[in-house]
Amino acid sequence: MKKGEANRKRIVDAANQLFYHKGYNQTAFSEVAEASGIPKGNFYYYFKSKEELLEAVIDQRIEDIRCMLDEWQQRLATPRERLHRFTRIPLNEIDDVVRYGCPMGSLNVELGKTQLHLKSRASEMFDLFINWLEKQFAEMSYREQARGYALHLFANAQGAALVGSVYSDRMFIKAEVTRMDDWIDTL
Amino acid sequence: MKKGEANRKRIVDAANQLFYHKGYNQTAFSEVAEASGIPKGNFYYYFKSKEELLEAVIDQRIEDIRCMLDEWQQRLATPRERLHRFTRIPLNEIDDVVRYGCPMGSLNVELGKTQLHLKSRASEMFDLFINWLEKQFAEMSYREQARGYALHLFANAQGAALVGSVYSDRMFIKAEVTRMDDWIDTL
DNA sequence: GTCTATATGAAGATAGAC
DNA sequence: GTCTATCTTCATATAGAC
Repeated sequence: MKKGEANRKRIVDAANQLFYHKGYNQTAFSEVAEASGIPKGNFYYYFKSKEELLEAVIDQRIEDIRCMLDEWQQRLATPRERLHRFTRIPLNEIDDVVRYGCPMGSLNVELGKTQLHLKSRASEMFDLFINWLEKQFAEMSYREQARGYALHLFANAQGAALVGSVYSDRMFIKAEVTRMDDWIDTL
Repeated sequence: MKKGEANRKRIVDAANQLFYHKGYNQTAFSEVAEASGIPKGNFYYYFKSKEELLEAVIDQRIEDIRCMLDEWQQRLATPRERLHRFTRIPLNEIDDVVRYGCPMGSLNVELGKTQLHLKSRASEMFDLFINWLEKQFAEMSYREQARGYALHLFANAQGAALVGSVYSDRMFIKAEVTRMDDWIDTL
C-alpha cells in the first residue's frame, strides 16, 4: 500500500470512531486530525470536504459489514445458527452499545434529520443486514414472510440497542437478545 | 398570562418543533428566532443559554406527556385498552414519524452522544411512558413481569419508529403496530 | 421589556511554502 | 505529498440604546 493510501485509511478509521462516539455534525475536522495524527491542512489533499469524508466512512462500514456477513454465511452451517449469530452482535459489543448505541442506527437517525441526501447511503448499511436476514428466513422455507420477519427482527434489535443505551442497561439488552433468540427458535 | 410568558412559550414551541425536525445541535438560535417571530437579541432575556432553552423544551414535553397519560388513564376503562392506545401513537403521527422518527428517541440518541449531562433529563420522557405501561401490565396482574413487558413493548415501538423512518415505510410501521397489538392480546 | 449592533470563538475550507 | 498560516462564515452570546 502506498503511503497516501495508508494515511487515507488512518483518517477514515479515526473519523469512523469519532462519528460513532460524537456524531457526524459534532465531530470537528481538527479532532479527526488530532486522532489520526494527520495535520488539519492535509485533509483537503485526501478529501475535498467533510461530507466526502463521511461518504468514505460509510463506504468502509459497508465493506466491513459485507465481509462479516460473507464470513458468517460460509462458517455457519444453518440459517438458524446465522440468525442467532446476528442477535449476538449487541452482546459482543455490549460496552459500546450501552455507551453509544448502534453505530448504524444513530448515524441513520442523525443523517435523516440533517443530511437528507446521504440518508440513502446510510440506509445501505441496514439493507445489507436486512437482506441477509431475509435470505436466512427464506432458506428456512418462510418464503412469504421472510421479508417481514427480517425487518421485524432487525427493528427489535434496533429498539433494544436504543433503549439499552438510553438507560445504560446491560441486563435489558441481554433480556431482549434472549427474547429474540426464543422467537427464532419457535419458527 | 403576562406578555413575557406568552413570548417565552412561543420560543419554546418553535424550538420544540425545530429540535425535532433538525436536531438540537443543528438548530441555530437565529432559526428559532425567525420561526417564533422573536428577534435574536431578545432570546437572552428569556434564556441564559441555548442549553437552558433545551431544558425548557424537555420540561414542556414532559408536561405534555404527563397530561396525555393522565387523560388516557381516566378516559380508558381497562389496562388493555390503554396499552392499545399507546401502540396507536405512531399511527396517529405517521407523517411525522416517517419523516423525523420518534421525537423522544431521536433526542435521546443525540444527547446521549453530545450532551451527556442532559441525558437523564431526556430519558425522563421515556420513564413516564415506561412507568405508565408498567402500571397497566401490573393491573393485568402480571406483577412479576410488568417491568420487563413495559420495557419490551416500548423498545419495540422505538425500533419500529426508527426503522420505519429510515425507510420512510408506512406499511412497516403499521405491520409492527399490528404485531404489538396481537402480542398484547395474547396476554 | 424590546431591539440593533457587535464581540467572540469555532469550524470548514484555502493558499502557498517546502 | 506534507505542512503552516490564514481566510471566511456562521453560531453563540453580549452590550447598551430605546
